[in-house]
Amino acid sequence: MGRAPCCDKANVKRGPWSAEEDAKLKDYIEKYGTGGNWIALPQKIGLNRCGKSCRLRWLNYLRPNIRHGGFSEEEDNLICSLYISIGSRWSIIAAQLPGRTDNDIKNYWNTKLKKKLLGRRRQSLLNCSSSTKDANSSNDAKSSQTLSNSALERLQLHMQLQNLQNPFSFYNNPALWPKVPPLLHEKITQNLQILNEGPHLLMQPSLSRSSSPKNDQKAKTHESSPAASHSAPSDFANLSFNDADFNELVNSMTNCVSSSDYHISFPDIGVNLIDQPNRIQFLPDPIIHTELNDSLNYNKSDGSMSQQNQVDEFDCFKDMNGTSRGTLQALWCDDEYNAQSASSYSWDSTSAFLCEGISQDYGFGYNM
DNA sequence: AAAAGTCCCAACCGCAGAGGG
DNA sequence: CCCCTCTGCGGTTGGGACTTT
Repeated sequence: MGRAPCCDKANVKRGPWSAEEDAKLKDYIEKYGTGGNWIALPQKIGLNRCGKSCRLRWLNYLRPNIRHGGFSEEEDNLICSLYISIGSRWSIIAAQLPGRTDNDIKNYWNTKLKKKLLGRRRQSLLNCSSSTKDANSSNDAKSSQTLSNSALERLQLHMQLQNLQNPFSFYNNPALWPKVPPLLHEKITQNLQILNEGPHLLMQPSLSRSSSPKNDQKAKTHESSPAASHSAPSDFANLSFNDADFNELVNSMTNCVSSSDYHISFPDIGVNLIDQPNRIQFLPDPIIHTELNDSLNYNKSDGSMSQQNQVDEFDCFKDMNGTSRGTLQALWCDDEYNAQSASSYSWDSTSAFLCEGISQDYGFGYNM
């Protein structure tokens, strides 16, 4: 027994809305609001429509300040970056794009943006399926592939953006960061401006706390940190806070939903902030790593597509050097910080940020 | 010119969660 | 708790518009 339908589908009009229906709905809502009950709304207005249909029509088309089509390059980049970071959470993505609806963005992504950015991979996949596998194994692969497409798309997009050194990538676009305290935001922004005047386009800042015990530890930690060992100079992104500013920063972190001494989550944007004794990092949603784990390990045993074959299949992986591949393989090992993770948004494996490559791609390391 | 194929997007569907009784 | 209603969300579909053959 399924649940009762929200309306009598046989007796309500479906399909495209007429101008008269639009006018009725718009006039009523502008005068009286929705009344908190969409189901009852069409009857009040005298519309022979389902309440859900009215709601959708209003939200996606009739409400004020809606924009359709004509996505700008900036919006493209924002959608891309957010998709990479949080996946197909269209309502959250739409919230970052004033005047855009989740439906619009979803359609735009599915029909244009994805093709634009992933066209090469799709073609490659199709060639593989049709030329190298029989029908059954191909179906199996397709089925498994469906489960992991999102994560792999996101990963590849991430790589592509990084390769392009896109100025609107997550790392270089403060608009995409979680709602960090103004103090921290300002510091990072200042730092970015300095960075972008220099030769290093990819941001990899560190953040230090000056004149504090933590800072004394920092020098040692910094020297041995992955960030410091990267080819990018370790001093190009060194931010300092005095004790007062640091305390204000910590005390002002109110927009997180959970926190401990070591872990703060911003689930609305899918970013975690890890505060280790000497280091703060912003890291994207861990879900992508879980999905990646699943997708890279699928069908390991049935021969339809080995992990290595699948890795080879994607352009983004082909472009990666051996070190980065090693990083991917190392994403799932346990590490000492697991016990310190306090919320449900904690990383299953935080060793990712200790590995060169992904950790540098995905996180800002802020030495404290 | 017309048939076939493809693109695009408004609208629909079903599920999950919130909240009230 | 349990049940029910309502809302919001993401995935999917139908069909008109456009392009290609």
